[in-house]
Amino acid sequence: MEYGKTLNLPNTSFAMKANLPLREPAQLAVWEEEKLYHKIREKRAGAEKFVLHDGPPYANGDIHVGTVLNKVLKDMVVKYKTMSGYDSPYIPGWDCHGMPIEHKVAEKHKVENTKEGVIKFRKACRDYALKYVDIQREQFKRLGILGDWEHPYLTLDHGYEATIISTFSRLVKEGYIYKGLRPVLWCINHRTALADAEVEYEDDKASAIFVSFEITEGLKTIFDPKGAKAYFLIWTTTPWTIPANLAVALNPKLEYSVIKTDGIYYILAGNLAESVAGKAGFKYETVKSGIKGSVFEGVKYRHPFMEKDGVAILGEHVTDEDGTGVVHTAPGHGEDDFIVGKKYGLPAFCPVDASGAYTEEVPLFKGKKVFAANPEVVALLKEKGALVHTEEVGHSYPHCWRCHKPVIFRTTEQWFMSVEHGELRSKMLQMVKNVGWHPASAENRMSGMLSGRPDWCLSRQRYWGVPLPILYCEDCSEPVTDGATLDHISAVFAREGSDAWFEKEAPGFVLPGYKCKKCGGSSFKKDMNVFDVWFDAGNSHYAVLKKNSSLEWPASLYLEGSDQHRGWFQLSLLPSAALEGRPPFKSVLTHGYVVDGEGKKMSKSLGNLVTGEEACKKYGADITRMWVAASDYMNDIRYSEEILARLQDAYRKLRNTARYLLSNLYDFNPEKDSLPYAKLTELDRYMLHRKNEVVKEAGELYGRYEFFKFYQLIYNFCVVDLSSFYLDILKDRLYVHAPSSQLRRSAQTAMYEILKDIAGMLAPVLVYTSEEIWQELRKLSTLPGSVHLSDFPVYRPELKSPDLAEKFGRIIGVRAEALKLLEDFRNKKEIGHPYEASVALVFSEEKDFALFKGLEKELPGLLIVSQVSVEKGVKPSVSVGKASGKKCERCWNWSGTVGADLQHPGLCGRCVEVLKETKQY
RNA sequence: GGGCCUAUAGCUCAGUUAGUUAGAGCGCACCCCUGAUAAGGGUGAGGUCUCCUGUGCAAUUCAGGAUAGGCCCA
Repeated sequence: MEYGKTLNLPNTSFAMKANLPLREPAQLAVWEEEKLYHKIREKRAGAEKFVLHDGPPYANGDIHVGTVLNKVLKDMVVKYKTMSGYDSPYIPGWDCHGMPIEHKVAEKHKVENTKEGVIKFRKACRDYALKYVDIQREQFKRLGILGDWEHPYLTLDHGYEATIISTFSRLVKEGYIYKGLRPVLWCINHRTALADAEVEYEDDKASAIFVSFEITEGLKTIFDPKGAKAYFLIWTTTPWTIPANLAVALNPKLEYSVIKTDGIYYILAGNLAESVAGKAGFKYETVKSGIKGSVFEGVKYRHPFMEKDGVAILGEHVTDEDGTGVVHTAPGHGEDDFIVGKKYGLPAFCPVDASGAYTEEVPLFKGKKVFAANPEVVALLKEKGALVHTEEVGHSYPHCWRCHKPVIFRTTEQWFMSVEHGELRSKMLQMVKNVGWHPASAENRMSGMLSGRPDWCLSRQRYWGVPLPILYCEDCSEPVTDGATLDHISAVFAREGSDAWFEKEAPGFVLPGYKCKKCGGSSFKKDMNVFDVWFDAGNSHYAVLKKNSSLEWPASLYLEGSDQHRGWFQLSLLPSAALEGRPPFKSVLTHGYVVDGEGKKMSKSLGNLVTGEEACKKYGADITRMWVAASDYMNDIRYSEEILARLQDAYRKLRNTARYLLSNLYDFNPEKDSLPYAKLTELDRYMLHRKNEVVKEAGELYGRYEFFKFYQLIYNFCVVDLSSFYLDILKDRLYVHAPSSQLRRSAQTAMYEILKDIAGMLAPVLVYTSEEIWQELRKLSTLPGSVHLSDFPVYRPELKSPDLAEKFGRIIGVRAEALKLLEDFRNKKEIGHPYEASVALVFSEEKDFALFKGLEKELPGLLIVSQVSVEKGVKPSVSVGKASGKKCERCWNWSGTVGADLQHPGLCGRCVEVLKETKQY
């Protein structure tokens, strides 16, 4: 007789090989067919909301693993919150305007600066953005990210654009908006201002010059040159800005010296004197030292070649790291200079036009391009005797990212949002404290940025964006910032989109009978700037959360990469803080960046960038998601072949564990065959206790967004508790006993509960595989139609059993000792399979002895050997020996009862009983 | 150059309120099984806790600095 056929061997249709890249799309199609997202919404209708507001990715290019990280984290949060009872809708969005798209489109279609040309160009930009919305949408869906993909929000939607205008209108009304001058990075080649992101710092060579400015007034109280000449010694790498010089800046806290050389005096930072003199090749003596920079405030000097005087001012931005510690200051040509100049009431003098040529304000160089003028300025300084030294230096200088030519700072008129108005800055610093930041250090970073940030320059000289809704009086240039007019423009945008601004002439936006408030003029022209794209994104909480009744304002959570401290987090906060008096988010979670296996950043140019599609194709969405779950995203997270290989191994282990559980449940109907808890074996109850603990901890870890800890938890549970311990022990019971025997049903009862909860716990991470397991479980009993419609497994106090935990802790300890001895035994070739062995346990303590003596019958099963004896002795010990008796042909255990039955001489007594019970005798 | 952050075995993560031989799982090596089988089980070898200096009786753990890397800003 083939006894193998009388065993209950595992059986399942659940494939061992996952083949995720093929299997997942099929599952996805089913979800879409069944409208899973809508079913979830229906199920959670009326429940407490948890709104994760999606930060819009930029609609350009394929998604890469960084985007994957972000979106998967969001999806895990939303899925967990949903399963734990919240109504957690997910409305994805896209950022559709802005320079990168404009740039891409401009590569193909040159923009004609005519009405038709601009409209045509904007149409091309729109098409481009929408194309990538579609592409990215499919890629996100493929990752198993569930959301309302049919109704995403796009920053180019008419309603969205209208919201931008009305927010602007409200900010105007509240006094936050002003028109001002500002030095912006300017590309003289493109004759346009550049956004920060459009600038790349490149290493460049420049001639640095040391220049002396003759002091004319105010020095005597500090140092009396007694008729000799005294000079401020400055250093700069941009000689062309010398004509725009209005001041020199000194650090009030640094110590300055007066040095003497060749009968004249120089003033410079004391600790730089030696190196400056060394470079310039002069000998000197220090006449006076230790003079605080602060005392020089107000000292006057003569410009070396222009008819004007400059003044010494103080600024903390001045350092003694290079140069002379005295900084040439041209407020029209530099950010720091502008800020410090503003403090001293200096004008933002910018004698350079859009093409980079000097204006008539510099008669000497009028019409000359600034970079070409560099050597001429140097020559002139030399001629005037003001050039102390010149040298070549390498420095990092901003360049236009399109033409890679060096850019300049140039002062222009721009629109701003003030961060000081209404004490907004200090209010924001307060608000930030009431936001839940993950990690906590994010608050620190945000506060630091808020306290240092300048006013927000909202205007950009671009085509692809939402136009600034400003009309100017043709007669007096007064801007129209009247609320009714702005609201009217907002209404037009809501109806026709912002293209209307380019299609219609100015009168189309003027309310009937409107007259300029300053001069009474009645003809107007349009501002042709667009909003900084960040103003678009910063409005999403208005355009989405406040407009969509299924959502809530403020959001429960914003979740983005750490770069968004300065980006979306901050720029969403600004309007919200100004207009609502509170942030648009209750909590913020930030994650690090994806780097390669060596910890280096990923980029196209380095060739180590991985797209979402590649990841899904090669490994599948679930393994990609597992990578996200397994990584501590608070720091940078690594993506490499080895990491993915390890994750594939881990995935297989999880999958096989689930498969094995399923394969032993094929004949189990939980509703009919489950045993009550009290009738379960101690081992099964212990495992339910373990599972219960894991469920509890899993919920806590998910709740704290500590997915990587959950990953370790569930993985170790499957590997350590289940695969190598419980399931290994269970084989004998499951295979050998009668199908409906109490021992077997006890095991199945526990296994079913454990697997169901594993599927539930894994659902937010392994969205496809957990569903695959779930669908198998549904064949056994009535369950929700999808794991994603089920509730997160709950902790059940009645399963808690510290006594069993303690007891099995002891057993596992003894088991470990026995396994070591068995390994030695095996290496001595005494045994192969552990069934060939017996274990002898000796205890000296009565308590221990009693405990194990009471377990004598179960111990062979628990230790997976054929025989275990428990004795009392002087010294506790564990020893192994050969099993006695013969090997049973059916259950492979060794037993003295083999041969006792005449009908089945190859069987042990236990197997004979089973055959009788199942009528196979 | 400035701000914030990070640095424990090949990999992903623990941990130490400073205190005897720093943990887990995977991977690796070797062995067993062949009734989870492109599976399963066991044993074992892997770490100067990035480096330097300092404060402690004692530092991987605290402080300062350096190096490497990341984000942001110049």
